[in-house]
Amino acid sequence: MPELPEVETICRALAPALTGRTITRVELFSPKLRSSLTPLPEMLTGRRILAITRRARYIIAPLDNALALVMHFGMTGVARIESPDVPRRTHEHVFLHLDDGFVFRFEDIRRFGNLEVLPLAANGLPMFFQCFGPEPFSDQFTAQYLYKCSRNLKCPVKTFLMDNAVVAGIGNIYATETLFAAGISPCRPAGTLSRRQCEKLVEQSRHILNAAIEQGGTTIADFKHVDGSEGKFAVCLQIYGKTGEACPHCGHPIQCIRLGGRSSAFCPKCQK
DNA sequence: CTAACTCCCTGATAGC
DNA sequence: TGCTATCAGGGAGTTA
Repeated sequence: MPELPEVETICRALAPALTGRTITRVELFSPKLRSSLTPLPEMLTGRRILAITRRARYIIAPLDNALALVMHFGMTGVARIESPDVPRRTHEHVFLHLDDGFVFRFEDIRRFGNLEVLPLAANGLPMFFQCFGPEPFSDQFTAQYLYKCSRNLKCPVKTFLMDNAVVAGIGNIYATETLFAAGISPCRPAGTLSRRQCEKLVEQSRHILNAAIEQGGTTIADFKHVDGSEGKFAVCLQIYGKTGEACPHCGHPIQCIRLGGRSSAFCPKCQK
């Protein structure tokens, strides 16, 4: 499932293939994903892609008409750049034909992803992103910041970390791994975090996200690189998806609870 | 205001 | 074998 490291990996691969390209034709094979796709041909045909950037788990492609194509990969989204000769796969929903003869293809089995065209605000991003918190690697993401915005919150710290308004792009896998590395229980109320624990959360989340980006992200079941290869970070996961197995630190069986509708693996001995 | 739901979707897997 | 139930989960929306 594409989280920040996976989307960053996709972004780096798409940038050289799409930057400066003009979209010559749009083919739709589904009427909608999370939102309607029917406006895309009219809004994209003839437009030039000026850049490819990432914010949270979104890829943003500003166009030459003050609009931007905004992509989200949901659970199972895959982007490809291929020749038009490759037959369409069952769950490929959109083709963007490019002026160099290649085709950008968007596949999404579970259809939680999205492609949308939105106007750009003064800061160069769609309005939609105004309410997002800082990127994990930005200077604004500090222990002091986390400490301050967690005060008086009773929600579990894991839900807090996964909130895009707090910090952008940390999903279930990396929140789970960060909390394990920081020795903090996922159900701990966010408001009870100490300054020291906020420091650990900042340090560990950056460390883990960085390592995952270096490994090309995590492939659990569906995530694929633009070239079809897989991310190699799955072997580095300490406890995500390892319920019942021995904790790599203390050997205690890893437990799993549900928080905010998401499964949350943790070691009850190492995480308090 | 926060927090806890529900829904969208498909494929893999378990149980009968 | 073939059916049904369950689970996975990001984000938007709704409810308490």
